[in-house]
Amino acid sequence: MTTPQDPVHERITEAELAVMDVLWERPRQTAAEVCEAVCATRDWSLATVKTLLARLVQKGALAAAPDGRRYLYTPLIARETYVGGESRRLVDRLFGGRAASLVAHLAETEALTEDDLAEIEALLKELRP
Amino acid sequence: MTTPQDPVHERITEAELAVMDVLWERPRQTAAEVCEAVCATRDWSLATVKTLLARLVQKGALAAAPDGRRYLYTPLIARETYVGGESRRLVDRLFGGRAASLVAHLAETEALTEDDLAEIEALLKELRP
DNA sequence: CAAGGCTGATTACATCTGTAGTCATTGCGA
DNA sequence: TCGCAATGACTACAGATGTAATCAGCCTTG
Repeated sequence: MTTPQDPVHERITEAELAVMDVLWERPRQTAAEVCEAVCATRDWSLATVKTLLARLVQKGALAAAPDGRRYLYTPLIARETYVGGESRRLVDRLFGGRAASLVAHLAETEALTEDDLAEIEALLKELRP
Repeated sequence: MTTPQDPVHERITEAELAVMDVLWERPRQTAAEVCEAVCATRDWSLATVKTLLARLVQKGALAAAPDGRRYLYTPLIARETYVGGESRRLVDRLFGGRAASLVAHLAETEALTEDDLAEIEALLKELRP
């Protein structure tokens, strides 16, 4: 299997994300295991999961460690990193890079529940003593 | 031009978004005008812009109002609506639907500047007297 | 009136994505 | 030991996307 080891910069697609999520939850799983987990939600065949795994390895997002005659797949990027990147992309594309605008938007469109607001307030207290 | 008038549910792509942004900024522009504006940033040909405009009309995201023998293009969806939808998608996909988690993440990863924090705090004060 | 330019329509085409089938191999169980 | 099930590699293929060329018609300008 060709393993181009680049620093991930390739984008992870929606379908691929479902696979990543399974492996972030529990690393070092075989294709069959990943399939079992992911096919609970999305109705995919094992073949589909294998394709996605291969593409993710190709993209440098997963490592495939040989284990007998199969592979154990493990994320090469932390979920935090990915999530951070995607959040930043959204903020950049839609809010001119201003994160506060996003929060304002969420608040204004009622996307934030009372609990959310309380949680954020608590967070703020912690961040700015 | 076939104008399928559906309620937009088609996704707007990255390239298309650049076009939408120009028209949100100033509606009722011709293809040439949009091109002039958008080609400042992305190095596209007029042909490309026309394709994107056509696809957006097709998707029901733009209206094409005849003006002589050309069209004036105008957004059919508000920027707010689009932004709201995309934000929600992100929160759902990456934060299990919990908007507060997104804010927490932004805060923890230092994506929020001191100014951002102050702004959010002010917002909160306003929202919960 | 004729030539040229602008306009939308149509077509093109490579790449990416989603979804999967086939094939050769190989290790395991009977 | 022998057949089979599991596994990775390769192939497939339709639809979306990015990027653009070409074409036919019409409006303007000379």
